[in-house]
Order: sequence, then C-alpha cells, then structure tokens
Amino acid sequence: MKLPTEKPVLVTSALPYVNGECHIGHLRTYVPADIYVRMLRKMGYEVVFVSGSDTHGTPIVLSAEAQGVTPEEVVEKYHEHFRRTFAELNVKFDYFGRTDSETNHKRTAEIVQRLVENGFVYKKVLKQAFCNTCGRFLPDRYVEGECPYCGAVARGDECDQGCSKHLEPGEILEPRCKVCGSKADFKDQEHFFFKLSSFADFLASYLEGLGGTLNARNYAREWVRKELRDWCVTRSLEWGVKFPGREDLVVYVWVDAPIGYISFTEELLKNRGKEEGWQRFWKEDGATVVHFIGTDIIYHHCIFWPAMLKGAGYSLPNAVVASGMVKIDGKTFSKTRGNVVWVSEFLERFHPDALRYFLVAHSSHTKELDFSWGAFATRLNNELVGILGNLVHRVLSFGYKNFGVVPEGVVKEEVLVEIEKAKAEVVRAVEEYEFKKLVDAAMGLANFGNSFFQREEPWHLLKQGEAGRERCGEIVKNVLQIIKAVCVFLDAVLPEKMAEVWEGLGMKTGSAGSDLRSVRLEEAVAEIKSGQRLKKPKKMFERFLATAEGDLKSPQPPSRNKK
RNA sequence: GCCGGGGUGGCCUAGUUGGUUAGGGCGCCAGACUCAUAAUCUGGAAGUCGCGGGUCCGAACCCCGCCCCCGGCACCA
Repeated sequence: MKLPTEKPVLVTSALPYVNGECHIGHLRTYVPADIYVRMLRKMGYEVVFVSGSDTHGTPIVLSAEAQGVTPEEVVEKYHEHFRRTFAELNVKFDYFGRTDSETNHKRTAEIVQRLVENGFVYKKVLKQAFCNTCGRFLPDRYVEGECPYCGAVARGDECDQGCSKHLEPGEILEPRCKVCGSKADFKDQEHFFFKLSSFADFLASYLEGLGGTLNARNYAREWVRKELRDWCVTRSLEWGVKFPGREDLVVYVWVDAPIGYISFTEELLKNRGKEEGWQRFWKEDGATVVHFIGTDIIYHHCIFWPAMLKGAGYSLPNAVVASGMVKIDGKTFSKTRGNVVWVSEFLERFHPDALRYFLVAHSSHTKELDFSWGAFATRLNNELVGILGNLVHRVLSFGYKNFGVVPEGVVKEEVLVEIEKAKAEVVRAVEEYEFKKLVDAAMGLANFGNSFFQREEPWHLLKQGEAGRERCGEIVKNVLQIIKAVCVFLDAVLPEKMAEVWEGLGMKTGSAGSDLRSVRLEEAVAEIKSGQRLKKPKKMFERFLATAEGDLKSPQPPSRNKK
C-alpha cells in the first residue's frame, strides 16, 4: 500500500489481553508495528502510535477468582507488566491505555447507543447455562457436558474432543460448570444481537479496498462469501462495560476492545490539549489508520470492527497488517505444555535489540516464525556479530587508532550507488510490510562494506608512506559512510545499538550534530563529514555460547528449566 | 468437505506481464587476509524447481488432473 503523504497516520498494535505474562509470541506484532512507525517517521510521515491493555472478559474474571483477588488487581498487575516490557524492548507507543478507562466506557456506550438507534441491535432470548454453586451464567466454553451427536465429553460451544461439531447454546447434554464441576441448568436470558448479517455487501466492497497484508483480506473475504451470522454482543458479567440501560449485562469484550483504539487516540490528543483532535482520525476520514494484528484476530478486525464503525457512523480503517504466528521448535505455542519463551527470560540474557532483530529477520511478516535457540544463535552469531558487529568494530577500531577522526577523502560513486540501492529496497520493504526485506537490504549493505574494506586492504596502504596513508584514509571514510547509512536503515530495528554507533561515528557532536532517531532516510546518502571525532568502539553483541570447541550447533538455552 | 497459503540442492528461502548458465543464506570443502568478537574475504561441490499430462520456439512461472504439508471454517480471549 502506498501511503498518502498529506494525511497523518494512526498505527495501532493489537491489545494484549492482560491475564498473563508477555511471551515472544506477543512481540511478533508489537515489534514490527514499532519498526513500521519508526520507518514512517524517517520517511517524513506524521505518525501516532497507540495500543493498550485489553482488560475485560471472562478469563480475567476467572483468573482473578483463582488468585483470590479482584479483576482490577489482575489487570493492574499485568497492565504494568506489559507497559514495562514494551518499554524495555523500545516499543515506544505515543500512548498505551487500558480498556477499562472512563474514556473507553463512555466511547463504547456511545457507539453501542448509536448502533441501537440506527437499528442494528435487537433483543433475543437465549438459553444459557447457569451454575447455582457459582451463582452466575456461564459462557458456553465454560460449560462441559456430553455431545448430543457423538456422546463424547464436549464443551458448551463445540464438541472439542469428539466430532468437533459446533453446538448451539442449550444443545449440550448433562451440562456441568467447568469452574466448580457442579451441575448447571439452562435458563432463558435476554441478550442483544448486532445485525452483522446486514453488512455483507458493505464488507465485501470494503475489503476490496482494504490495504495491509493479503492474508487478512483473504480470510475475511471467505467469511463474507459464506455467511455472516448476527453476533451476540452482551454477556452476563459484572466486569466490563455496561450495556446501555441494562445493569445486568456488559458488552462482549470484542466490542469494547477495538473501541479502545478510539479511546486511546482521544486520551492521547486530550493530553496534547486537543480535546476534539481524535475526530480527525475516527470521524472525518482525515487520517490513514493502520492496524497491526496477529492472524488469530483477523475476523474481529476485518469483519466485526468495520461493521461496527460503519453502523455507528465512524470512519474506517485503511489497512490491516496481520503477522503470522510464532512457533517454538516447530511446535505451536503452548503455555500449558511449557512450549513457550518468556520475554523476561530472554532479556535476562540478551539485549532487546537482538530479539527485535530476530523477530523480523527470521521470516516474512505474514508467515509463521519458528523460533529455536539454534536458529537464534545462528542469526545472532553470523549476522549481528559476524556481519554487522564486525564491520562496525573493525572499521571504527581501525579508524580510531590510525586517524582519530573521519579522514579526508571523496565518497566513491560505487559506494553511493550501493547505498541508494539499499535505500530503495528499504522503502519498498516498508510499503510492503515486509520487514525482513528491510533487514536484508541493510545487511546486504553491511556485507558490501566488509567486502569493500577487505578488498582495498587499507592496513597495507598504511605502510606506504604519506600517499598510502591518504588513500587509506579515503577507504576508511568510504566505509564509515556505509556504516552511517546502515545506522539510518537499521535504527528502527536496533534503536539502542545503532544510536551507539551513530555516536561512535561522531554524528552527535559539533554544531551540526544530529540525533539518529529524528534523522530522515535521506541522511544515509549525505556525506559524512571529515574531521568528526571517532570513538573507540565497544562490542555490539556478544556471541551466543561459543564453547571451548567452538561448537555452536547445539547451544543451551538460557535457564530453560525455570518455571 | 469447502477456502486460503505452500511444496525450489542436506536445511531455510528469492523468484508473476513465461525467455540467455534457477538467485541468496545456513551447513560443508578449499584458499586468502590479519584491521576486527577464531570475526572477515574469495572460490568450490551440491538442485529431476511435489507428480503426470498439455499449451508454446521456449515454463519453477500459464492450463488440466493428482499427491503431500500448514492454516481458517466464527462468538475463544
């Protein structure tokens, strides 16, 4: 998707559901979104980046009960956890809110009210399981019983262990409460439905013009093609946003969660003193809205969400970018089976930039990403240490030792051509949401830097008198130019490390000193100034577990036995 | 079953308006260099591009049939 330059861009990243800790699977969405935002800024766009905690829903209520605390306490704990984790990884939101905020309650109530007024909501009586022991209605997935078709033990909404048929509420036999195990009764209860079915034509044409990745559109198109069923948008719960006029019902969490995108925009702009500024993004079609999500929630973002917005008279998102899921050693993520890598565990041992790098370098954004310690070690050692770290370290060391500053000399045409080539690929990568291509382009340039330095053998020139020293300086300057460009291209991926290198190049000193983060992409081809003071470099990344034998084939994961 | 994605040297993978010797990375082998974290650079071996037909002067790429893998099929956050 080519982005329009005249409008500001709002980028959102899926809301983490705050009932557990952050694992690297979460990061597959947040890190690329952050990289995207940083790149857009380098390309001159005005960007706002928001996200926040998804705080409602049954799982949080039950998890709170299990811990003997209130839902607020659970939310508070993990909200803080995610906020801190994102900060550690340099995923820098302009605003990170939570869906239980007053703003979101108000906005949700307003939107639901609109849907009601516009005739898109109707009442219907449902049979719902009620546990007398727990004293509450049970969502279908928390009901256990016998499948009426095959007799297997089944869940209220589907026969998950037997014939895998979808079960309608009330169909299941011998219902029991999954929480306490006691018998459950079905009772009639009034609920509200959203007329999703009446949005089929709208969605079909909306999807045709939707930007973002192909996987999102493909899935959504198929769902629309089949049949859209109306959607029950209320739940019998205490915790959540009350359905207007009904104290006994809250709206389904998938209603108030995406509305969080709007509320967070409101809260952010209010903080900036622009009380009504959010309308530009959500009411007036005055902005480009891009949602970063995982493939697991395409349905909600490409079907429910645009239908809700349309029905309530809001403007619509322009793009949905869906990242593939993360696997560990080829197997699906599973907390219960221990097949998971926690971010905190990772950061105990490695620099956050290394994780950011791996998450985008290892696979195409829309494809699944298979994490393994071996694969991580290979990329870290060969690419971050071998190609990038080595280039920076060898050239900066050499330059620092022999010149102390960026030497005099002309930047060769050959070098500028390579940088321009990489720059074009970087821009294309961002437009295609293919962050691996961005990394590949930048690493390709670093590779070129290594070959160039090697080929010219400046260490020999140094021994050839004054003329040799001059030619040597020119070679060094050329490679420093390449490193400068690499910094610009990889700043979005490795913000801390590239900023250090930028400083090492002397870019921050002097009257024309610049901050890498706020520099434009064009800076990559701007000549590095001779005379800038170089700094003695430090190692960028340490190799991952080189044993005495140098065997890197089966590195031990860090503290894997940790619970 | 339906739909989507994919099957390219040991492994991962690029490659759509079909066209000279199918590109890259990992691993492997050989050599070079010593500025650099036993890092780097150069070269090399290795591929019936899932199977079978077809269209074409020519197909990994187009058409037909088939096989295999992954994912989705909704109210689960």
